[in-house]
Amino acid sequence: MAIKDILKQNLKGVEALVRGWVRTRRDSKEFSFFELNDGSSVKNLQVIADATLPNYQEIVKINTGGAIAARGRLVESPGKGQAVELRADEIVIYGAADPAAYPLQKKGHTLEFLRTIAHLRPRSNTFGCVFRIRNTLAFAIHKFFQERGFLYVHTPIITASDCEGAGSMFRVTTLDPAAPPRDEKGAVDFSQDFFGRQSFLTVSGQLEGETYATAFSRIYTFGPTFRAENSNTPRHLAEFWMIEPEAAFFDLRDNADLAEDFLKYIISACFENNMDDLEFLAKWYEKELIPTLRHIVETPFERITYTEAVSLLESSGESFEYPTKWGSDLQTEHERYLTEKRIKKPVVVTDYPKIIKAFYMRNNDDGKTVAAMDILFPRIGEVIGGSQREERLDVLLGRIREMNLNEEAYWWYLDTRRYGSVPHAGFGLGFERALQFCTGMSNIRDVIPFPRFPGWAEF
RNA sequence: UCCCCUGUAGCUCAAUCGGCAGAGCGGGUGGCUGUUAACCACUAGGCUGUAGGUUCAAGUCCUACCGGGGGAGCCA
Repeated sequence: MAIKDILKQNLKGVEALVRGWVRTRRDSKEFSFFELNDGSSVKNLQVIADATLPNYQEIVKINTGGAIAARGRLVESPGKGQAVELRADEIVIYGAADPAAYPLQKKGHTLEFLRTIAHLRPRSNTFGCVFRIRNTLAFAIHKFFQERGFLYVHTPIITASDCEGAGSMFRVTTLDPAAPPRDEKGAVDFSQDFFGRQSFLTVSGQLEGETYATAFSRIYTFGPTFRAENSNTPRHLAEFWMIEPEAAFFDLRDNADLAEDFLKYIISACFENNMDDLEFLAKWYEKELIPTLRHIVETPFERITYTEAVSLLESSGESFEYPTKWGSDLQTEHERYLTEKRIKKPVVVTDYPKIIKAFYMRNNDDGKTVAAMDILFPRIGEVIGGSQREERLDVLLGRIREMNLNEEAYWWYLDTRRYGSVPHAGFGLGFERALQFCTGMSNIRDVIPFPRFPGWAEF
């Protein structure tokens, strides 16, 4: 029986079997108190082991980290601090944890230390909360799109195109790094590699996603994504999960509406499923977590154009390290001013200058801007980046040539514009960034089970 | 990759001006107790990140490297 259900229903007077890991144990004269956690909730169940139990001598040797099963009757607790407790008739010891060696204490640890024991940290309160919320968010994402007729597409992890244009990529190869085959010019001969050409881990499923959107109307991807950037920040990972919906017949406004509904939906799911976890995280990490999340669900996002954003910044009276100038990208300090000081809620910034955005974004009639949108959140910055896509073949080809991209490499992508091209739009959501926001965790390395970042691939 | 801060017991941290390396928690032993991050007593636990340098003397000052944190860039 899950401890969560026992506590939620306040079950009393019934027999129960609970199994889990001991958070702490205290001895009294005639019995021992266990705090048992099975991962179903941040809350523990108190288990009373009477000294008359046949294996009591073994029981009192169990410390923090040990795994046990307890069978007995749920009763009203005479002590303070819990309404219900389990009076054990039988305790089975699965595995002890040597108290001198087990690194998790019942006191608080720093997140930095817990990161060095990423295989044990899910047994801590904090990471229990974080990963229950991660589960809620992942499920809510599927539910949101499925309820709206979006088809889940598995775009490839390995890609042969080095033209996805979103940062450096990890190479995938079976060639011997010490002695790769060479061509006449001495360059590495990738025609002898596994795929007969160079291949990499994907940095985005968008281009493939667009091909499916022009068949199924509405699709989304949800999978791992890889960036080989030497980024050392609390907001970047080398391996992370990304959600990329793509919808035919959507324009930029439809896209922004979808993104806003989507974010509100998945945050609401946390309130429905993880109130205990949110309260724990709010208490220890981010005091304003719950009001902040509630505010986001309840109020419409602010929508401004890039041009309006620049004038807001120019008239702000703030002294920025980087001056704001129409045509250069918004700096982190600018985004934080907009979301945290000026507007104080998520901001959808649209219609960026085309010179700072990707080739596939739809050209606006002004000839200067494209139908791009970024959704900026307080504290963590860009959560969503998206756009309406350029569906006009001639305009798209013009952009590819203008940016000196390899036209032939895009032959299959361009076919979507050659045959039955339609207006369409989509966006990318960084799953871990959304999770950071929902949990209040300030470092992205603490919201993924085993983080990968420059210099670290342990576990 | 750049800038700033930082590294002392298993964990969290002290150590004044450069002058004997300490505490709390955790561990062990004993005691007490319907206990709540229990309490009381005793106890073990250290190449002060690594390598050099300055000095009679370095945890402390200097240099380099390594790890961690924050900020920036790149982005989701």
